[in-house]
Amino acid sequence: MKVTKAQAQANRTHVVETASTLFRERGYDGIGVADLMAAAGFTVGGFYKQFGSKTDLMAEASSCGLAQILAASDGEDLSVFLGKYLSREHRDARATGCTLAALAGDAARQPETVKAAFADGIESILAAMNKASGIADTHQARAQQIALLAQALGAIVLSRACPDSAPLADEILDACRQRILPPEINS
Amino acid sequence: MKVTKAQAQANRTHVVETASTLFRERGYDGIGVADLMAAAGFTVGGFYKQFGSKTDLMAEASSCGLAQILAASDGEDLSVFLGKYLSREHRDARATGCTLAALAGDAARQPETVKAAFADGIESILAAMNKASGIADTHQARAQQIALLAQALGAIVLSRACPDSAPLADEILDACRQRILPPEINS
DNA sequence: ATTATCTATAGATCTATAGATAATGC
DNA sequence: ATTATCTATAGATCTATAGATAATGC
Repeated sequence: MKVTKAQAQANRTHVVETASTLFRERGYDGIGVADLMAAAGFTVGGFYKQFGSKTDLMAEASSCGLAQILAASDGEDLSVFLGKYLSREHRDARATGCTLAALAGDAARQPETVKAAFADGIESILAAMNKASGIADTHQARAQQIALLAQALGAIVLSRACPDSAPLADEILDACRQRILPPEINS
Repeated sequence: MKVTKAQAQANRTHVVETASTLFRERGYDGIGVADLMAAAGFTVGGFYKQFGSKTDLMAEASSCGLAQILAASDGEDLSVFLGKYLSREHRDARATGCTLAALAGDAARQPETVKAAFADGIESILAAMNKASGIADTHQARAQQIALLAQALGAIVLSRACPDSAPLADEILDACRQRILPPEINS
């Protein structure tokens, strides 16, 4: 039953990654520790030897998920990235999409450790946006990037809150693409 | 124990209003039917004579909460309303603040009845924004108002996801106020 | 000898229902 | 007679822990 230390570490990472996608899909309260461990291929008993509590895993899984947005945007043109961000594909892919869009609302009701993971994630994203924009890191530029992030996140959150069949769901994405992106990209 | 029909109707409304604030504060999964009825001054047994399920109440409470934003914004200048929306006071008043900002993320994971309440609420808010703007209801104007709503909602959601002590929480609100509001109002 | 993972379970939830109670409303 | 609300509880969760098992690692 016991595995090597390296394997145990890999298993732990796998649990965090599985939790990251399942929390995004169902919310922090939408999946229990036992189901989560089962989805990762384990049983519940080992959980509390690896993590102090479900809340600890929530913080770790959130950091993990927030880091994935950075990896996805790295080296990409800001307009191209925002175009993908504001797409129907991204809206419909809760489990693998932006952790900020999927869980920021839930994070607001969680302990400080989870919220700290979000503040760190937001700072990292702002740093990446500034780097991608290629302009100087002035107070004005940062304010503009914060506003842009708020708008993109707001668009996904609003669109997802509508029924699948509602024309409004797509209209919200289209409206924000149109306002944010330069005309030549926003085909 | 039985009360008049008028009183029973008033009691039912009181349960919906209580649920509206408690769901905003703790999320749909953050409070149970028994605690909810207790907060309204009743016991759990009567709940299922008044409502078909907890999900039914979630849809009703959401409609109720979304209508409150409209009432609060009615007749108010759009800039003044947005100034209040993007304030620290609003961010810190989850239970009594905008239902869209508090629960849109949760609504995305709920059945169609709840999401339909949100789509209706969003349409009502857009209609109120257009009326308040005083300009013609063109395609362009509507797109602009959708983008504005997404940005304002995104700012509150992002700010609430940060720890109370994080300077970033206030910075997000300030940045979006600055980008959205005309300089003379954004003191 | 140590320990990563397993089985099993305690104790506290949560949604929903059954049946009693005491008032309204015909 | 009807019914709004109550008490009590069934059955299904959920978080967390205890102790067993079987492999690693000294």
